[in-house]
Amino acid sequence: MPRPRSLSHAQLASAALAVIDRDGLAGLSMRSVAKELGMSTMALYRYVDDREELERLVVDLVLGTVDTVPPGPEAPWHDRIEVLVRRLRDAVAAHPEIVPLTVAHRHRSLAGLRWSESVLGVLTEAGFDGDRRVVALRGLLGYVIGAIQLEHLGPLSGEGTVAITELPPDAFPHMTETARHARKVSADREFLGGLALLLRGLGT
Amino acid sequence: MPRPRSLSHAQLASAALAVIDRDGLAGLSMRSVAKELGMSTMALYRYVDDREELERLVVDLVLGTVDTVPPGPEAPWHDRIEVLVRRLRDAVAAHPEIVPLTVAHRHRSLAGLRWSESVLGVLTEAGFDGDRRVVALRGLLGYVIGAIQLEHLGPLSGEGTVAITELPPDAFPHMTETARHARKVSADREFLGGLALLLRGLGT
DNA sequence: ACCTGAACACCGTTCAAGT
DNA sequence: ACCTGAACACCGTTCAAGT
Repeated sequence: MPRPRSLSHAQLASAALAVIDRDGLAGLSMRSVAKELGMSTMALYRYVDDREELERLVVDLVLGTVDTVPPGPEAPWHDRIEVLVRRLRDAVAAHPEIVPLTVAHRHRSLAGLRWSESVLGVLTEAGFDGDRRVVALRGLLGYVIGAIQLEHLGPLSGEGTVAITELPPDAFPHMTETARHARKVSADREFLGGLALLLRGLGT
Repeated sequence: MPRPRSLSHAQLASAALAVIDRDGLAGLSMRSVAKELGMSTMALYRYVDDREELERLVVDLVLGTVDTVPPGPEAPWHDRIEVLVRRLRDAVAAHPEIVPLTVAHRHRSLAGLRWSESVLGVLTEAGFDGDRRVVALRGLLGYVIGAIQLEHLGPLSGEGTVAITELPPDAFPHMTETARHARKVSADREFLGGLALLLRGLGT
């Protein structure tokens, strides 16, 4: 008598995310997730091809919480895009340890693709098409991915800055001075400021 | 009689890079590098604290080839920055497998910091200071890091696009259309186009 | 001082076996 | 059909020992 499948993909992803939130990304392994679920390690392979697919499930779980319905069409298009970017950033910020996973599995996550689709919708309504639309999406994706990583890897305004402040000032005059100044710039201002530059560059 | 140190940091880094170029980043291990050098695995720990430091040496080796002398001051500042960005991109493109390493060790690599110092120099000569300079550097770093990764991880114009073209067009109308269009956009145009947006946003 | 080899505590995954 | 445990081929790193 065939036993029913006892696990859903969602349960699997939640267990993996629980491990990551508790022990960090380094704590994630097939064995640790299996233990979290009270099953044998090999049972996971009933539900998932390999570790990579498990990671993708985690990314989809987190990015799946992002509301991809574009905000009201009465707002200027650059404000609408900023809202979409903020939602993505906030979702990742709730689980900063998954940043490397989002990067690695970006183009295979359905939730991530849905977000891009939504951004493209706004761009299209704003009149972007052809090469310009490709470059706009690519530019936004590049910035968002890079900036989110910087933010959780020692941004110019965070702990990384302290190390930079202690560099030899004669070899790094601008870096040390900028780092000192950067300590007073909030992470929000840095992230959104860079985004504003990009959106301004996109403006007609 | 104490034997002389038989290895330099540079030799160690070259051996590791040779392993990466031949077997990919997944092939990099303390054991494989030791074998490449014809030594025991543990001998490496005479020269390096741990694997992380070995990775940093590789990043410094590659980024160390970047010419960080800013191009002629007679050129417009945005052209000067573009040249610096292109040099960094080209150096990484020669060893695409190290992309994850450059990201992970970005703020601990002296060569990387030297590049940032050079960019800051140009920005300063162009009249940027205070918060504006912090945001400008942060925005450039974010874009460069993210865009370089996209480029070597299935960019909108590369293999990733093929997968996207095959998405259900009713759920992803803009993505499928944009991806089809993106196939004709070169990687150079995508990367430099996004950078141009950012630089344009920086302009007064 | 420099280098080695065994050992420890981990990995992801294959395979044969149990219910 | 679903789950298990042993085993394989790897990791990074500690430690005691050799020259």
